[in-house]
Amino acid sequence: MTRIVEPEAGPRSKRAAILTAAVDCFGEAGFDATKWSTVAERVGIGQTALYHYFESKTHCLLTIMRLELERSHDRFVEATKGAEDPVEALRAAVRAAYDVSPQEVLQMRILQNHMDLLSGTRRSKREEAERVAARQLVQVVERDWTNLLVKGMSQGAFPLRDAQLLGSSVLGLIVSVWRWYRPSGPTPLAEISELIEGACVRMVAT
Amino acid sequence: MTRIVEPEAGPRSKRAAILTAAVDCFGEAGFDATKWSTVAERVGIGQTALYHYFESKTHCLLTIMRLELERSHDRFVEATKGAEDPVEALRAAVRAAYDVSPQEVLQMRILQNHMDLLSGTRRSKREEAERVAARQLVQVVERDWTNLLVKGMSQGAFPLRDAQLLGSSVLGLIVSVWRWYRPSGPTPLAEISELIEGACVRMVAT
DNA sequence: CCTCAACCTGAGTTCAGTTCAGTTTGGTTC
DNA sequence: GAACCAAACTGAACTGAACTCAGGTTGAGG
Repeated sequence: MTRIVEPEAGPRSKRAAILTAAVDCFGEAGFDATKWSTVAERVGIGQTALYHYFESKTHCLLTIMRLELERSHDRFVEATKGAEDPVEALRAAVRAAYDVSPQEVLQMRILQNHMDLLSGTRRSKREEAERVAARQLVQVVERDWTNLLVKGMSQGAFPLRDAQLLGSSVLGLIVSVWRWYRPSGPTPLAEISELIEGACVRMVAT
Repeated sequence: MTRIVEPEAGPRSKRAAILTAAVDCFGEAGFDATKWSTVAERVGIGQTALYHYFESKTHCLLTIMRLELERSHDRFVEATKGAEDPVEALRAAVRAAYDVSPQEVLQMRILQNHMDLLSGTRRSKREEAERVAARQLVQVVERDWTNLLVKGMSQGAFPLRDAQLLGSSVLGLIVSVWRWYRPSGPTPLAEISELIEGACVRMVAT
């Protein structure tokens, strides 16, 4: 478990600005559809300056994905740490998953649309480091949900089932929303959150 | 609703061979990671010959996705046409969704990994035609599931809920499996099918 | 004010995808 | 069985976006 040390920002670093611009572009237009030079333009630097911060367009994408995974994990821990009752913990975790800013919606969309990148190994060092870190975080998040189910089953709050498989399924159900959800769409996120919360509880606790 | 007429195969057409090779490559290595020329090699033709059958690499991908969506829809209709009881219809539909060949597993994986392509419009005619057809088929498949739920609710077999949202969720849960499932993995598809079948019934019918 | 690392740039390279300008193949017609 | 022609194919050239290179600029700390 090699953690990536976030490059500490020099006072005139544009790393954060690049990430923000990239999230906007990749999230709205899609990774392939957005030119790397467009991101540079939006930040107000030449294209080659991007390579001072990221080894490649893909390296930037993988960084966005890792950061989003870290965020998801942190929010899960935060949301469930207080709850005693497994059903309440599950509900809190689902609500936390949908308690996100518009920027974070884009990040989740990007993450979901490019999960397949985490399978194959990458050529360059820093890309591969981000990939491995992200892959590990996926497992961490999966373990988060699985552990929640295991605890509930052992306490008798949930019927006994394959916790690993059911955990992945619950997670899959929750994140599948990000493939189609649009803030401008007809369904508000609160409504989605509520329906999915109920669905998860029925899936697990019935 | 403009249906795409499948180019009827001349006796020495390699279209089918190209599609098969492309599904293997795109499914195993990923679309971006596989060189278009590799597909040509595997079929045993020069790279430029590919353009006799597909306008572009992406056009081929979109065709694969459309064909898979058509298949999914057909299987759903086939599986549910006999069933009277809504719960049995739901169970049959889920089982049908996982009753697939290894080739079809790859096709589902490709479809899931590139759903985002269906959002933005395409430059070229034939690509755009495939994209629109695929997008429509996504809606058809969503309607398949939603209608199943509506029927069940009106018959009193399922409690009343937002059928559209719940339908998308059920579908999302089912297809989320294709992101991580590998035939070589530890969990057999039969086991997954069974767990998801139960989960869907509890989600919808409880 | 001097220094040096962080930050940036324009010009050039690469390479996969694609286009072009034809050539081959084999079934059909007379 | 020769002529024809559309489907099938090819090698060479082109394109454009990602990336490299060889330096130039800037500003915070000494």
